[in-house]
Amino acid sequence: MINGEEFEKLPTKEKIIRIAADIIVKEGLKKFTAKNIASRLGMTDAAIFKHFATMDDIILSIINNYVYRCSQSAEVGISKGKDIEDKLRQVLLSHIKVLEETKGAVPILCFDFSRSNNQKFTNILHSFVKEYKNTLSQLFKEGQEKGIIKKNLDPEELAMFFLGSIQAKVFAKIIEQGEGPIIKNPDQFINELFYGIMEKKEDQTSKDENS
Amino acid sequence: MINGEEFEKLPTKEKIIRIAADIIVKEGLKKFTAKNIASRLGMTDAAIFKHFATMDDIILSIINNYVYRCSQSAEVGISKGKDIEDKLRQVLLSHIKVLEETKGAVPILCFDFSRSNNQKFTNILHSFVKEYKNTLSQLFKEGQEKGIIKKNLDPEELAMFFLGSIQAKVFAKIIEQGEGPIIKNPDQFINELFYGIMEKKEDQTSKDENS
DNA sequence: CATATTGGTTAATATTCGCTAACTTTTGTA
DNA sequence: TACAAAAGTTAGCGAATATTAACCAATATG
Repeated sequence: MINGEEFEKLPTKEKIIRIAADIIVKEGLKKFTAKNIASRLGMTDAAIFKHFATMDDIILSIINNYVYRCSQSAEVGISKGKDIEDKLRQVLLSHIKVLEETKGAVPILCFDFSRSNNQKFTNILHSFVKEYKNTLSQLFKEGQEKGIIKKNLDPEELAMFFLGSIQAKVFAKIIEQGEGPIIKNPDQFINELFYGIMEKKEDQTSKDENS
Repeated sequence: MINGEEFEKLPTKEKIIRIAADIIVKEGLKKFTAKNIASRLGMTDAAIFKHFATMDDIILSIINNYVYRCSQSAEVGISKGKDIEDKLRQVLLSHIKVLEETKGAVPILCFDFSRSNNQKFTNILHSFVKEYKNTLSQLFKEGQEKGIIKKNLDPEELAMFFLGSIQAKVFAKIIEQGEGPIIKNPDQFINELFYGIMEKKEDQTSKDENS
């Protein structure tokens, strides 16, 4: 769980952020209340407001702590990769690493808050998605120019497909309430995305929609 | 939107279900309140309880109306398809059809309610996912026996990958707040899943993890 | 025509929420 | 040691929530 020796040593403010994220991920935004957070800390709800002025400020801190780390993962991956395919692979691996560390919080927070009508949250999250999308689709374009990625696919949609596929793994875990890592075999997962699930054969996809 | 001539003719109880689903999908469970539903109908919140005993009963009706239709889509698809690959393709097409009709509600509802601690909801949703998964993974197994699907992939995980990929498209739409259909080009989407996004080449995936 | 049901209203209930004020305890530091 | 700041507590406010009760109008049905 969220407990452990390391956790106990954290300052209360940091504990609040982690517990809040955990509540949102596992129980939803409706259970994100001062009382619920406080009870997990053995405190009263009023004590929460000694560390954060408003409940929204907790969410902002979560976003800054979690989403920012995730947005960095793309750059880290690109710097590691040798060629285009390797860069894409590294971006995904790096993203998956952050995902596991944060227990899948980012996609869930993105999803929950993009439906909240709080402009402050949605702006941050949308610019995160936009940036991540731009970075990936740039790689896809280069890949298409070099002929290693199918030319009939739209780079932006492909980028969202990547992001979405990762997200989907998180949701699968939530729905199945599984234990352990979100993505058990990252390499196999990436291969599925890259090369599909079918045994290779002459495919028709590349011929289509070249009007 | 949710309005239109057809909608106006519906009985109030049905209107409540649709509006409630729309609210949850677009604004989240926190905005799912009697007052919010009622105001969209030009009524007072108390009137809602002439049609449903509790708010939870509305959710149960939503699940029965939406999720059930979605679970049928697998069987419809299988009956249409000629061979294994075609069956899989038809299942996806049929699922996508329901998805568009219900404006992506099912994956979102699944996700939101599987985080609620209402056992009644989670039981229904888990058995839906389980059934869908079993149906698909059976097809995958047959496909693997016939050599058209990569043998190193786990059928159950593959089934969740399918479900997840569809889900991913819904989330992409929510986060980007896009207009129009959730999956613009279903055939291309299915080809991505089946054959990947990379130009074909000798792949290493089939050699791995055959311990 | 009489009337019971349906579907709406207003008003009220208990509960919960975010947040504040006033007070106390703990703790870092001059 | 003295004391100010930090981090708790209890009590309470105003708003929102699910739900109920009492009432009323339209309507279907005997």
